[in-house]
Amino acid sequence: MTLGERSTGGRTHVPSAAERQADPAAPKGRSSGRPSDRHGEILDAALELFATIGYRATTMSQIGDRIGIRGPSLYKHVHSKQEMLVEIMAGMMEELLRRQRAALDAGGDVRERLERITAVHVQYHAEHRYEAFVGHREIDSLEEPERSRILDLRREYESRFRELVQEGREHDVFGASSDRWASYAILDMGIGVSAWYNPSGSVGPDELAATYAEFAVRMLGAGEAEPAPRRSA
Amino acid sequence: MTLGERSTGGRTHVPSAAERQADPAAPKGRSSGRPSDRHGEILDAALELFATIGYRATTMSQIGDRIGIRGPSLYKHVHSKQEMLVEIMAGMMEELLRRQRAALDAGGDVRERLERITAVHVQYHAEHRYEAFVGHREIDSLEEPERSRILDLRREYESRFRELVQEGREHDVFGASSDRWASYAILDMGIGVSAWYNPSGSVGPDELAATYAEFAVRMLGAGEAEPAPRRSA
DNA sequence: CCTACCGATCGGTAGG
DNA sequence: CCTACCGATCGGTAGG
Repeated sequence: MTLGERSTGGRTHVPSAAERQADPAAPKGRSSGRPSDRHGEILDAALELFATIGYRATTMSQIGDRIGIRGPSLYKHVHSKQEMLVEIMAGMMEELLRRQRAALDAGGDVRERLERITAVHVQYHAEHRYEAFVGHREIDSLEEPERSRILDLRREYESRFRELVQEGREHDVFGASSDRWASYAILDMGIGVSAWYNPSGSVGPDELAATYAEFAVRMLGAGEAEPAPRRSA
Repeated sequence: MTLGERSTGGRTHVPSAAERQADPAAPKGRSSGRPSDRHGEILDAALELFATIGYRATTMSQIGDRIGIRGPSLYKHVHSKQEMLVEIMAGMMEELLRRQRAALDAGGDVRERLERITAVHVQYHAEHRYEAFVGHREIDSLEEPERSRILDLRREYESRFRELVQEGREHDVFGASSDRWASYAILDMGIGVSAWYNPSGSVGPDELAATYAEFAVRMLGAGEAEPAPRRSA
């Protein structure tokens, strides 16, 4: 909850990882201790370790421990440690882009759209803090060409913010200031959420997202025109 | 310059590291290739590597390469790899706190003080992006008890933001919203700067700092009362 | 400041 | 899914 603790990567449990579209072959359904989705289980364990102690610091043996098997046994379900990272990071960026796209497709004026992609950005970083944290921190742990691929996705994601800020400024909805700096500021404050957000706290990701969307809009100098739509995407 | 590149940790040269108060014994003065400040040279090399490829990924041999000696020879000037990280991180946090303290001691109303500590925050993260980047990213690479010590310093640094936001809200200078979230947002957008700022670009750290100080103040809902003092601390 | 080298760790493979 | 193990890396020490 403090800045210091934030940088630790969070210490509560990882949620999600059910909508990871990976696992194209294996059967779905975790919950009971049934044999099924070993691949998904392994990825979840890896994600939690990557997020809390880092990719390089995580050993195959530790990942195995989390699901009750030995390190070498992981290779029956996974090709390599690197491949796990690739799957996690690619899945994360694709999901983020998907949600951003949906937020934009919902239409509305510039200000509404900016609020919406900001809310989506923040909400994801709170709900999927481990994925987001790893996705942001471990890019350089990726080998080429995957690293460049992910970097391209990030650039695309980021450019949507910049374009919207620019559009708003050109239509005098937002005040003047560097579009790039403003969009970076919005992106970075959202990314920061993944480092300190506490899922067992009293506020939900959606409330946080709505507040940050307001921060963004105010930062850009767009006054409180209408009663400020509070929905959080 | 793009979000993607940001996460690489920057690719230009490291500045500074002359004011690192360390090196309490060895003679000062670098510049010519004279024997003198080996310790400082080593720390500079280590910092650049820690920032670009990470602490764990950096080998003693690589650090040696940068100054033209072998890995084992480093131990004549430094006790361990870990000690180098401690020196870098402690020096960074102490400098940041020193500057923040000075910004607060300069007085003024809440809004002025918040602008000033935000500007100082951002300016440092631009000017000393490597120190700041490492200081933020490698906290968990520190062994105890140093890790906890640094974490305490961070908490202190951060609490000054929160206190100021709170003070402004209580005096109705800032609008209502979570003090903690708002201060985190300001802190995080500043930290982000250390990941993407390009020192060879056309804008200086002070201009960026002034812009971000305005972002912060607008985000908090403090209108443009007076002509908005633009000095950047 | 160097070479030689130790001790430990770790990703991944062999071969059941 | 396991044990045994290889090959490579790396921080740090010995001993000049």
